[in-house]
Amino acid sequence: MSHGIAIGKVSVATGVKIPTIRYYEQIGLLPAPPRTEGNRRTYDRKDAERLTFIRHSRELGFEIDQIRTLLDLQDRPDQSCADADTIARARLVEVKDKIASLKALEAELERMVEGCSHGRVESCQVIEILADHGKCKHHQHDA
Amino acid sequence: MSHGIAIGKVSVATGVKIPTIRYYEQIGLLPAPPRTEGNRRTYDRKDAERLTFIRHSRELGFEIDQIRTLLDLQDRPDQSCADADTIARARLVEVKDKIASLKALEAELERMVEGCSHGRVESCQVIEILADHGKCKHHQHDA
DNA sequence: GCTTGCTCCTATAGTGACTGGAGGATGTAC
DNA sequence: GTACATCCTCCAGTCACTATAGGAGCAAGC
Repeated sequence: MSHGIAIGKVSVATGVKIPTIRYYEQIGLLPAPPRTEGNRRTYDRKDAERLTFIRHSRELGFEIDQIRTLLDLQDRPDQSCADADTIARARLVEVKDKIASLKALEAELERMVEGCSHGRVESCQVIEILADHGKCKHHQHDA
Repeated sequence: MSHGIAIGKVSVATGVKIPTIRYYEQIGLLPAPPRTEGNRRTYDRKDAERLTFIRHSRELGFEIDQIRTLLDLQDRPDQSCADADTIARARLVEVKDKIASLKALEAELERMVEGCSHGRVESCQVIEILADHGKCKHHQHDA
């Protein structure tokens, strides 16, 4: 096999861990590559690119199923990119929501630690705010 | 049974789903309550308060093990609240980091959807940015 | 040729924090 | 008395991996 890339090399090149690469193959996100005589996976440059695409998508918080759709789109360049646009926009909304939610948490946590007088638990704002939901304005959070 | 609260009532009162309440009992976060003759769990006001504490802590993103520590502290009001303070501060740092990370994602997603010309996938910024990691400045993310 | 040590293989189980379903018992309202 | 809501236990599933066990392949040095 002159120029097949071993899984370890692909892993380093793409930043995707070896078990994760095998996992992606298992769930059909990455095609099963040919094997050497010794039964080892041999990848090519296209596989590495696909993995980079996947990793980057995961970093952006897209779910595996969404990535499946995005990869399908990438494979058919003549199609409309409306689906990709929809997925990205939906993710953007999610991210904005999450930021807003986390900012609320941040404010409440700040109130907690600022209120801590470093004394006994008895008079601790941290414990007290956690115990009494009425003392805060925070209402919902999802991760 | 005059004043035991049924699991369904506690669930509604605290906003914690019934299977989740049973799960918390199973992992030892909530003490196993007494049962009626018909083998049904009966809770009291203190249990409901404990569940509210847990729910609020989860909403703030604390992990179960941290909540265990926080509950232990609550049970011993004469102790120093330094541990609670440490946990809350650590969570605050996490939240701040996450906000920063999500803002980077937000920027990149915005660049993606703004660059989308609503044409073919061929020329779609969304797909292109995902494929080519060099086209973005984003580097790490954890959820 | 042989050993050392790295890389790779499969298969299975574990993670966190739940959630869902099956199949059955109990409690309540009409 | 019967319909229906609520509850019970146990077990499997979720997501996206991660870890472990137990072995085989391969490249380099002696």
